[in-house]
Amino acid sequence: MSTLAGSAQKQLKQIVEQIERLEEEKKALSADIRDKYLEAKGLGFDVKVLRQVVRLRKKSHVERQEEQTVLEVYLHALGMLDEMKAVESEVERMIAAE
Amino acid sequence: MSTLAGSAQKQLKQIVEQIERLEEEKKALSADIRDKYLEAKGLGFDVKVLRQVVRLRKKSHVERQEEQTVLEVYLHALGMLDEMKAVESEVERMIAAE
Amino acid sequence: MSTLAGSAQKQLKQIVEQIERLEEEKKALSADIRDKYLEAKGLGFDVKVLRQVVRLRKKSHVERQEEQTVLEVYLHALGMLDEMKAVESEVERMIAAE
Amino acid sequence: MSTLAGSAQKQLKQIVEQIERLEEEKKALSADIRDKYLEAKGLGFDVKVLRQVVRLRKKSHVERQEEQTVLEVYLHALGMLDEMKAVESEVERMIAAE
DNA sequence: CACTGGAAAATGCCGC
DNA sequence: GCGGCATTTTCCAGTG
Repeated sequence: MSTLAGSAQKQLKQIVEQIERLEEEKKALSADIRDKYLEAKGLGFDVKVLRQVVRLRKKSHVERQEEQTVLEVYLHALGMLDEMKAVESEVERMIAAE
Repeated sequence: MSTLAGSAQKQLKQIVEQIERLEEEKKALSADIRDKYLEAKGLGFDVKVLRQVVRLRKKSHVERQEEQTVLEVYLHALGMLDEMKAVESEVERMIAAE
Repeated sequence: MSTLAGSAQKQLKQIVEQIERLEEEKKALSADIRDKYLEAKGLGFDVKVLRQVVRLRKKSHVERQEEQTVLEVYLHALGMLDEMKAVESEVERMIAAE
Repeated sequence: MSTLAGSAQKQLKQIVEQIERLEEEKKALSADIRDKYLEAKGLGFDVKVLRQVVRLRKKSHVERQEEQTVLEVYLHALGMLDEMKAVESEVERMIAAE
């Protein structure tokens, strides 16, 4: 038949409600995170870059290096690596100047 | 200058840590939700359908409000809050007239 | 190794250039669309409302298909293509029963 | 009154249709671009990195440098710059080794 | 020029 | 284990 047994129906309802409860909590946390970024913005931080930092910290050092390496190979193939190198030496300079 | 003031540096650290804390909690909730679906699956429910049910319920919750909002924009744009009926049928007609 | 073979390098260049070409065309179309809205504005239409009309029409085009898809999933999951009516009302009931 | 004059109505219809036509073309281009990436993937390229390359080429050298600088300041504040530096010297090595 | 909302991209999940 | 689909996140254009 095409309807669920009464017990199954109850189970289903419970499960759906529990899931919805969890999703609400998750949504609330998303809002909190968004607020944190806004707070940071209010303090003068660059939100976009801040997100980048959080993302970078999530990735392990190894992953980062791997991805970076592939990128450099491609840029090199396109003759764009010299340009990038200029940016990086600027960074080097910054580090040295501290 | 190329470095943050000590106070800003502390703020930044705090913010990043708070964000990471919140993201962990969020991730834990995602895991809980996934587990709920697995539990349901163990009870014989079709997970894909279950997800669709949850999605549908969410949509029907949200959508009414949205449609209301759209209508309000129309009413506002046309500046005729007391000729609702006419506006609505005009909109219907425009959409239908493809 | 850290460099691409000559052939791969050529391929990469070609692909990147083709993508960039396509993105330019896409950008040009975006500009055309923007111009159309401006033209409409010049003729006295309310651009915001006009955008909403276009969006609504798109949605109503897409949404039917989606709903169809949802229905198909249900039918499939329940393996009862010839008891459609029963399934539909079951779904309605489940959604309504919040 | 709440209905458009016949002429305005015709204009509106035309404009909407023209816009929809343009949006379809735009959508087709998006599909073409997606296909290009898939083609590249078939040839063994890393799509994610490829997208990054295209993005980088779009940004001017100056923009790139500015954004990079802010990022480095934040990473420095978090004591993450040494790590990153290691990655970059790896790149340096690659460049030297060619 | 900050905000909102919509498009595109990245990620995660499920099936095979 | 991978490829496709759905969700989530990120980005960008348009608006006030």
